[in-house]
Amino acid sequence: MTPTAAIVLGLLERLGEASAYDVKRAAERWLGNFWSTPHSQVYRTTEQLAADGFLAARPDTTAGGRARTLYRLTRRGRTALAAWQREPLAALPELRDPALLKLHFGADLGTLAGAQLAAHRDQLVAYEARQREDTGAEPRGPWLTLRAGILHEEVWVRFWTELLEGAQGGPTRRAVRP
Amino acid sequence: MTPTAAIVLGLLERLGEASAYDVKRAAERWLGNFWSTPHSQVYRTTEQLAADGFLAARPDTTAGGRARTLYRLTRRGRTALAAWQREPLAALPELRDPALLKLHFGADLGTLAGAQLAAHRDQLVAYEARQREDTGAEPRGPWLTLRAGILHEEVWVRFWTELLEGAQGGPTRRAVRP
DNA sequence: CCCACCATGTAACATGTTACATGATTGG
DNA sequence: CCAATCATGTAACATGTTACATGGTGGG
Repeated sequence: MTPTAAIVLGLLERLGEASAYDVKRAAERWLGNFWSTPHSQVYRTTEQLAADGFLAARPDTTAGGRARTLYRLTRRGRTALAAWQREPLAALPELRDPALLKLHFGADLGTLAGAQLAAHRDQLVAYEARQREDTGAEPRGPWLTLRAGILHEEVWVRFWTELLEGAQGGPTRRAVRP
Repeated sequence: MTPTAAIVLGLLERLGEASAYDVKRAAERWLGNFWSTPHSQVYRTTEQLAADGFLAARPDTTAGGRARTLYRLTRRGRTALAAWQREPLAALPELRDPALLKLHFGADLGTLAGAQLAAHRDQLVAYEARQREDTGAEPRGPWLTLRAGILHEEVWVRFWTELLEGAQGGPTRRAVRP
């Protein structure tokens, strides 16, 4: 069960019968926050899952409009999804941030930190705006992941701010060792 | 310039002439913290960079031992590396954490949060131990990225702890809305 | 001397990214 | 009615992952 497969199954459980495009939009809306899935991936994955019996495929026959395929979970798909949800997960993600690579290899601190700080600040503001839409309604999952995003953006802002202040103090001043 | 290419060039600048295996070990040691690069990637990338003229390749002729190839930066490689270091970078990384996917799709909070909390705690302890080795010597890059790792592990510990406490309060109690 | 592990690769496959194509829809 | 955008895919290529293969080396 790859992450993309889990996403497709999980979203189709919510959506009922839907097209690959619907799944892609739902993924953007609900997961875009911490996980992007290009549409080409979604098309490939629905096809694959259908071939493996996790999804049932059906051509959409509504008169107007272009031909397309609708998918829904089979019993097998439901079972696989439930099993995935139950499995614990001890693996840790990597930061894998290209900006840290540049930092490691001695990029100019002021330039890099400035650009990153601005971008992370914008992201934080966007997340906070989104969070204010939370009405407390179920399901909680999406809001919890949004909170994770906010906490991480906060530390990024802190991290790059410290570096920027260190850099402005001049190259001789010891950076970031409070 | 892909991230892996930048890693290979950056490490070879430090190492002088070295084998793909040496590069792989250096990557583990210096970047393993936030970026993993399987050895098969490193072999492929050195070969590619040599074909493109960024590296000079030379068979190692020391008597004993298996045949291997040694690489070093060409002038062109040095130039490309320097250009990459200068470029600013406004792109943001994604969290892309499979555990957040499970959380989003309604995994059991106690199980998931417990497993994640334990793993992140261990990681945090390991990073802090590593940080104590910092003698303040140059280059600072590696230590700065370690600090980033620590900050992020701290928020993960905080995040999963909150969830775990919320879960223990029972399913009716509102989780994580302090 | 044999087993385990380090070193050095190669290969196959899955996933992710980017680009191409093209049919509907809609706003100007 | 034309252009831009949405919707629906396909294709090519790059990257990442996993497995295989096999030569040295050092310890029991």
